[in-house]
Amino acid sequence: MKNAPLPEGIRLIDGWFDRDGQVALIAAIRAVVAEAPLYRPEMPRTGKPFSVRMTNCGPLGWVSDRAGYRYQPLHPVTGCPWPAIPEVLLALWGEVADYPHPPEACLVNFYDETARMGLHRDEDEAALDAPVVSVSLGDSCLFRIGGRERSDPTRSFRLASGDVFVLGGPSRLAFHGVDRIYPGSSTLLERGGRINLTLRRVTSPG
DNA sequence: TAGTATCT
DNA sequence: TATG
Repeated sequence: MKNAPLPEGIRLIDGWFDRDGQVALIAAIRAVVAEAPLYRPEMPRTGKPFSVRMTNCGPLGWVSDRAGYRYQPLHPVTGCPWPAIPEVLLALWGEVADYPHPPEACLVNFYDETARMGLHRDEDEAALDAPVVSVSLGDSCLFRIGGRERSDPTRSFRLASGDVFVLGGPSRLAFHGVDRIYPGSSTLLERGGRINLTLRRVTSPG
């Protein structure tokens, strides 16, 4: 059964990072996590924990707690500023984002083999004219994308280590999520799991 | 300044 | 940024 074409504004680039590039990226992310440890966010109001663990790098980081979703300059656990975005990711943004200002946030999501991400939209950014640029590392996942309304039809496909995914244009506010992780599908991370990096421009224009 | 990336 |  053949899938419909990707919606306009979606760009999936298989294997943007080769193995060496992925290894270098993981080293950079390890340095970020050493300074800004992964933590488990909670849902607004209910306090229900996410199944993914998160951290950020860049001047701003996306956080969620009982008070809501927001971007803030400090790690909610350590109180320290987020580390800088690694150069290789700034370079990636320059090559694929088609946006005249640098990203301000790089959200780092770690999925263990049971983690999921429910269908949602990235809409906490003022700069909705800038795309969201995503990098997959480690185990593959089943990714799902729909339209601007939660009820719009969805399609899904696998994202593998080294893939780059750009959510922009008419699809910038498309609902998307991660249905499942495929454990053991990559040897990049010794202890398994998937890391997703999403680069965002938060403020307009800059 | 009112919804939410939780969850079945 | 809980919030009524």
